[in-house]
Amino acid sequence: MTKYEKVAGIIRERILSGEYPENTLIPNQTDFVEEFNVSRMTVNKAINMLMMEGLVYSQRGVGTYVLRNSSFKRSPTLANDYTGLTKGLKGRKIESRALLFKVDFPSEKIQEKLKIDGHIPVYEILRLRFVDDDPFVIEHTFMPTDLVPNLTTEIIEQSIYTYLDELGIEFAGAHRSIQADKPSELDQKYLECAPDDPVLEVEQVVYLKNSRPIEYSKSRNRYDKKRYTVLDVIQ
Amino acid sequence: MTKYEKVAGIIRERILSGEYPENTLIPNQTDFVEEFNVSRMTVNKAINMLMMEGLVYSQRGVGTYVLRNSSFKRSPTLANDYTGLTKGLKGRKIESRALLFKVDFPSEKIQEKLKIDGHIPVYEILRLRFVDDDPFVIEHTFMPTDLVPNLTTEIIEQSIYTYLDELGIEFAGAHRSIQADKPSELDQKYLECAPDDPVLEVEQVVYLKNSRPIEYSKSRNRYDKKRYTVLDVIQ
DNA sequence: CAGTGGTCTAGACCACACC
DNA sequence: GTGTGGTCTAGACCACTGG
Repeated sequence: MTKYEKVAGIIRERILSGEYPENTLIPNQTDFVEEFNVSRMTVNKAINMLMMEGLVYSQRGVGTYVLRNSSFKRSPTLANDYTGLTKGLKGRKIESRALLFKVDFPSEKIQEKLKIDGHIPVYEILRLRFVDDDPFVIEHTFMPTDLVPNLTTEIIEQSIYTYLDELGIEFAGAHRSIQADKPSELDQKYLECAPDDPVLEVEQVVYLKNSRPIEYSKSRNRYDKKRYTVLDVIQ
Repeated sequence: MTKYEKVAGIIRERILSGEYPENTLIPNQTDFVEEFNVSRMTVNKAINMLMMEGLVYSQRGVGTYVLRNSSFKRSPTLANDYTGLTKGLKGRKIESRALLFKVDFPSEKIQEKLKIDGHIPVYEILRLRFVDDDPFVIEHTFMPTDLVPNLTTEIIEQSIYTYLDELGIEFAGAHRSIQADKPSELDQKYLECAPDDPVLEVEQVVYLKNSRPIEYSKSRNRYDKKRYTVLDVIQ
């Protein structure tokens, strides 16, 4: 835990508790320097973190405003949500069924997306995931075999990302593209949706810390079960 | 233009030109300190910016990798895109038609979203926007009248955000929520879409620098005309 | 004008990866 | 160990806002 994280944590608590109310200025950076016995650079970095979270906004010559109040605690960010399932699902019954699990050499498109040569085999996985016994999302995933050894049907029917965690694999981030689409026959069959029910498609490439893409996938979600939230802070 | 922006700009150019190839390490921070005659803190901040852009990834004990190569120049970020229209539309013919433009006291939901009292009147605007004469998006927008004086039909048929720019209004950021939906009758009529064409709905609240929400809107886009891209970097 | 946050420095110590 | 990036300091100068 770094100093600036501690400082940010304390200020965040004060905002969420209402000690620093919405639409007011919080103490200036010099005050925090004295209170926490750290340098102003450290205070500045802490406040910058809170700005990234959308909790405050700093303006030169004015001060730092509280943007969000205590009644708005839920995080709107999606970082770390690589599972295809949102965080609001804790405590609910989640199951996966493998519809396809095979290994093959990558097509040109997959080579391009995963930035690999054609001679490295990739897993191709089609999974149907259920929440409380209702179909929720179909995931079509490609992963290079050299990065993810010994994948089994058992693993993919539980959680691939739990397995990757156990392997000590760490992620750097992801590119995502989101669009609406008409349901394919596959969607209609497995997501149990009507021909006029739209689907929300999320296409993503997930990157490892060492810069290699580890996953290219398209997820097709029932339109009534998934929404995507984004926080956008101007820098 | 700050020093760290200049440094980041030079390094970015080298990456995009291929001088620092994908999947290789760029020079270490101390080398850049000597080359640019700045402190290491400045180099560090510059590289941090590039990391936020998804261009590089730094790892303690190892160095800084190039993540994206020159063939991937388009920016995946959406900051500043509050217009409902993506940036790839430059040079194309854009028109807006006002379907509704009135002033009224806000409902409870709008009061909550815009964080205002019920006695502040709000504009309610329904706009249909065209790209190259094809309907593209329906925007349903609410804005407090005290923040945006003298709005006219003329302005909303051109660009509201150009007008806000002229007023010197500056934005801090936005919350967005994206989902797929079935087309309403309004969608079918104005977006000229079939009953089974899905729509992509983007709901957003845009915040000013002084912390007040200035806009709450729902945009309904033709599914074949809009996709949403997000870059997600773990911090 | 005074007060604010943004940036920058020179140097330091540390955590981590790799050999 | 060596080399890397991450953090932190104490102090400085500047840009901006507001009276």
